[in-house]
Amino acid sequence: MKATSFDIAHLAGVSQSTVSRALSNSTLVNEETRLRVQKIAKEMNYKVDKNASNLRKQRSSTIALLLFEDPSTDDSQINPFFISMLGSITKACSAAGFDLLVSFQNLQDDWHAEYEDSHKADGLILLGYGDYLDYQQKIQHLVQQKTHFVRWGAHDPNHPGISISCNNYQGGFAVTEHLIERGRTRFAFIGDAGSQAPEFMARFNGHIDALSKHNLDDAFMGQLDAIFTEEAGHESATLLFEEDGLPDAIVCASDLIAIGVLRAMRDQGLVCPTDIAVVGYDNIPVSEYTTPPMTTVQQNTKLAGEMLVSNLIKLINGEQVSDQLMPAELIIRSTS
Amino acid sequence: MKATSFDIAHLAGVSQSTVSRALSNSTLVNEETRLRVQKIAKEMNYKVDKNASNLRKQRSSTIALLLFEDPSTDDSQINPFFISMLGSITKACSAAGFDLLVSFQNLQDDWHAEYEDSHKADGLILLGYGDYLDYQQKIQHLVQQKTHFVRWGAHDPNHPGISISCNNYQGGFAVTEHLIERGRTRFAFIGDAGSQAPEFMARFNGHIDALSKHNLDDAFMGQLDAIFTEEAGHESATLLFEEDGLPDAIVCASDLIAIGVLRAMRDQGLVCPTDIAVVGYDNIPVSEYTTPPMTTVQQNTKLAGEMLVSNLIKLINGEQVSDQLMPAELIIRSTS
DNA sequence: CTGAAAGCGCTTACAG
DNA sequence: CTGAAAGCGCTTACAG
Repeated sequence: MKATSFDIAHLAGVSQSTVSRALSNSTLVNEETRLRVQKIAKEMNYKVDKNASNLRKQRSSTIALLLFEDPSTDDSQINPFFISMLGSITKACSAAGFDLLVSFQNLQDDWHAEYEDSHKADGLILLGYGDYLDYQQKIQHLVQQKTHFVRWGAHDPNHPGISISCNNYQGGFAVTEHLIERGRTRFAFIGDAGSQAPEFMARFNGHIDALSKHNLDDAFMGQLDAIFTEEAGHESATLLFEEDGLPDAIVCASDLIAIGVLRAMRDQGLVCPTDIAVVGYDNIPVSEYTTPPMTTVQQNTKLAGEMLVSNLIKLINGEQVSDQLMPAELIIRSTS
Repeated sequence: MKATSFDIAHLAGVSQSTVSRALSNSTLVNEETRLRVQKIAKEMNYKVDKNASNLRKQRSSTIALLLFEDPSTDDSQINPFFISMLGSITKACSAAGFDLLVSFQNLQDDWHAEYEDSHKADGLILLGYGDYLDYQQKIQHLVQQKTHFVRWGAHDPNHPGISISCNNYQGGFAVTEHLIERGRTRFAFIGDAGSQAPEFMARFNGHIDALSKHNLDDAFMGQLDAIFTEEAGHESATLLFEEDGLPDAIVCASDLIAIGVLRAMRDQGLVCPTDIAVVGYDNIPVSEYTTPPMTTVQQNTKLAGEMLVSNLIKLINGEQVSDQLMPAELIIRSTS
């Protein structure tokens, strides 16, 4: 049988209330008593029962991370960018004394609020690309239920709730200016740029505006759709080369797209960056090991994870929180 | 205020006990009553309080996943192989009605059993490479505490508890036979092969035995140490080329090592597979996109995740469970 | 500083 | 098939 606080109380010769206080480091309890109780608890391998404690406190000290994938992609292929955020989220949670519940969701799923309604979690972190329109309704529902949540993604006036993201516009702008400095004169952009992909759209807008700023509007060959995958990048680049002729710089909305573009270039015997410069976005671990190593834009995933967690905890504590926009950083390697 | 089962009972004109029964689909309750209660619960957005329910049932329907990283590696660099397992683990959990708590641990941490002792989880999944000797003591402790856990990794008589893994010996054997069939005659193996890395050692033993079987013992140039990273692979391959001369086939203990080897070859102007064939292990997502695409060995992460979860649940339910060894599959691409 | 008591919201034997 | 009651193991006002 697992020990309870009553057992510890008995062994320590104090009341159960005192045990509870001692183990929560209450200042109400005499230091000597506290130490003695803690020592016995440790010896007995006693741990406070979280279910009982949470039930009484009406708080779970747990955060639920809802990762939703684009349903169009393969099950096993999680966007590596989210993965790197997972590490910093778990660490930020444990530093703040919260446990982390992780769940993969389909946009179709009936996920809304389950966790918080059932008191398994005090709040939710929503992590995913995809068509925000699809789940706008669900977010609305979260707000109605007064669920605490933060969302990773572009600020959007149509979406209530707090969102935290990197400055995608600035990233797209910076990487384009970098290509301009390197003397590139014919640009193509590969990646969805519609309202269903607000991050990609912001990167695209930064791209366009950078060209504009340098009076290079005419240097823009066009934009081709692609979801964030290698396959999509390969397909779009192949199409581009066939139908529109060759640019001398391709700005990609994600690293995986850029990897697909590099493969399409290889297919055609094109050399990077001699023939065409290619830049990605995300700085996923692989981007360092492509041939040649890829120039890309880094989102600070460590900071992002920490912000997501700290802002959610503020929300849980009833504090005021506003949207956050973090700077993006250019990583120059050899594809540009 | 959040609704309780008493509120639902009041609205439905039944007792609270009946509400509880209706919502857990008990056959004890009249179908009509059950449906009515469920309808009202849904309308009121009522969810059973998990803390109360778990406390009463003495079961949390939650599994804790402890990912421990090799402390020698960078924080943000999680082994991609584990990542792909994370997806199938979360899915298997939710299919079985369990929630998943995720935590990153350092081998130094004082992690043992916390989750189960505090009733936050019914059992633990241990996922990590690294030196098993380091945490043998902790595993011993888990066993003493009668904690339910399954471990991903090679079976080891020194480690109590259930372990589940892929057949690393068979994988190393198969990939070596494949290289022999392709006519390779000078082999090197890159990857730690000591008892601190039992998976790598098993792959190495498979490699050696395959050579032996084909009377190619003399074709073995040697084994070089490397942890699972790209950098380690690059470093070892560079050393190999400098000091031992050129093999015509390199078997790597992980895909990341192989990626590092490819880079070292490029540094020296060596062409793969013309000069040297290179094979990896794990079939991580990137391996498909290296130049050239990599021949590797796949561990079935989907099945692995499912096995880990289903075996742990059996353990939780008091059923008998034994170690599992799953087959590895050769993925032939263009580096061999 | 300490203890006795109430109560968090459920599930489930017990009685009918 | 249904209800009244006990109790899971805590935390925290309340009283001293």
